[in-house]
Amino acid sequence: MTAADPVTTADLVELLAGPVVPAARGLLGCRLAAGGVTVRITEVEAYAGTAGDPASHAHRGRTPRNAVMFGPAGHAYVYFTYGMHWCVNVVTGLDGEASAVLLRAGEVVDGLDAARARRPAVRRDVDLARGPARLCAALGIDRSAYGLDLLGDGPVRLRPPLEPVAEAAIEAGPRVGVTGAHDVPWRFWISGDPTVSAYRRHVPRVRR
DNA sequence: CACAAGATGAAG
DNA sequence: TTCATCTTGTGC
Repeated sequence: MTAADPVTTADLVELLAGPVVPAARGLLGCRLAAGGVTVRITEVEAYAGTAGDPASHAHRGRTPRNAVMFGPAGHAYVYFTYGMHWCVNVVTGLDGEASAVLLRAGEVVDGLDAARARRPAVRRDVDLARGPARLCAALGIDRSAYGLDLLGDGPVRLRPPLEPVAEAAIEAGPRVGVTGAHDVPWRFWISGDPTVSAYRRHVPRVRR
């Protein structure tokens, strides 16, 4: 057993409390359960804290919105974006270090009916949680999940993989929708998985 | 207090 | 390609 493939919840806690990139890779294959739905995480993105990552919500320091990122690892950083979407991150690193991992996509492995009920427009099951906002929608995650401890017995629970994901099955590339820092390949996904979201490079929205 | 931009999704 | 839609942070 290595830190890269956690098998117990305690292992996962230890992994999340370390550097953000290994934590992100280790989150692949983990299960996230909420609202009667469980997904197996297939795609993530790492965000460093204040330490030189302009794409991180915490890079300019602590604010009311990102406060939970500065707390202990394993808690949920949920934020609202584009006027209508929720996205969820797992806080990583030591207490006081504002790094986090954005959960970008997952495969629904339990509670298919509940997931479909929340996303009636979806035709194929692989699209239920294919994308960060879609994942939150499928699980019913919103502001009420902000700051929750994901490793306890709360309403939103993160658990280790049933089977470890092989290092060779992990691909890396630039983060989606990020203005700068295209040089850092901090998006990780399970190679060939159909639930991984489509890459879309960032295009600043034009004012009109 | 005003405003601009944003870690997106769904439809056309 | 375009729009829907609103919070957050920053500047005046």
